[in-house]
Amino acid sequence: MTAKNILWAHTITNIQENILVGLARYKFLTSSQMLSLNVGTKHYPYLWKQLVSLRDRNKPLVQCHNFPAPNPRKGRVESMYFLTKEGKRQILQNGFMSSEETIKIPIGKTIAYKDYFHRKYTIDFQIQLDTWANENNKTVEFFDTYFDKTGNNRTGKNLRAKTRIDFTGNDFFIPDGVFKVDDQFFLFEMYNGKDTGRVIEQLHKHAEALTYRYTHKTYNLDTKKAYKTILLFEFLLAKNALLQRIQNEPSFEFIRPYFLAKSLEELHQESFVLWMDLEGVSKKII
DNA sequence: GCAGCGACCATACACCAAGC
DNA sequence: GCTTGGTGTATGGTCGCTGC
Repeated sequence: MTAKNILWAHTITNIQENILVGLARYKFLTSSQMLSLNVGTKHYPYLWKQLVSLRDRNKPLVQCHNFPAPNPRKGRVESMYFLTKEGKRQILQNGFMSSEETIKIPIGKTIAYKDYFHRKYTIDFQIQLDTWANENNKTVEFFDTYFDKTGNNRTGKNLRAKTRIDFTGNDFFIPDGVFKVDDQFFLFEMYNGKDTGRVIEQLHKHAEALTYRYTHKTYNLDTKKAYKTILLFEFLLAKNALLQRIQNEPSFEFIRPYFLAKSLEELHQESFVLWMDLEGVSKKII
């Protein structure tokens, strides 16, 4: 078998630098998400060429997982790319980023994700948030997700989601995202499917965490200040159904304004800044 | 059940332009 | 002329859908 000819095998092009920095920020990216990040080309085949170079070189800087059918609807879905340890090392060595802590890299052996679309949509939201923040002079201080982990399962046996919020006793819940924009704190939930009953059930956890200040305690927030929770729905119908049902939930009587909802379609087609609170009032995210 | 089709993604190759 | 960075287009694989 002849050795594969790897383009740019001993160098990192500008596009590849942008890909590496993107992966360090978002942990996982599909090729279409990389294109939306303006990595330096708008042409899918050329991006792929750059990815192959990073993936197939002697010491790979990225790896990818392929998904024959995670939740098949329309044939094959995009692969998800992520950094290798060598990729992280090269980012630091070449000065693409200076802080090791801000480089996201999967811990341990990554397995096939059953939550492919949920994960992809969560990253889509983060990309839109960053784009909006960059265009409006805002700073996203951090964005942790439920698939970011802390600890380890080999020696410490303490691997847990970074966004986990503990209640009293052994009770806890894991929001899909936690982030801060210009000193304002947010939780984030991505709701796939149309099961509004499940959404209501989970929102009660949010109500409890907000009302009893469990989130404040975990993230060391000022207990006099409330934070907002972003609810992103895969389907507009699900969002509308929730808005109706939540009106009859007494435990939400005083906290409906602290939840902001939108559908994926609205996220991609409308202004990012405008959201709808659970009383049906249009509000700016900040 | 199965063939045909369309949608979508991965991959490959030909080609172009600019800079050195 | 070579390298780098990029585009255009074709092909192949996988999967869901549809009609017979």
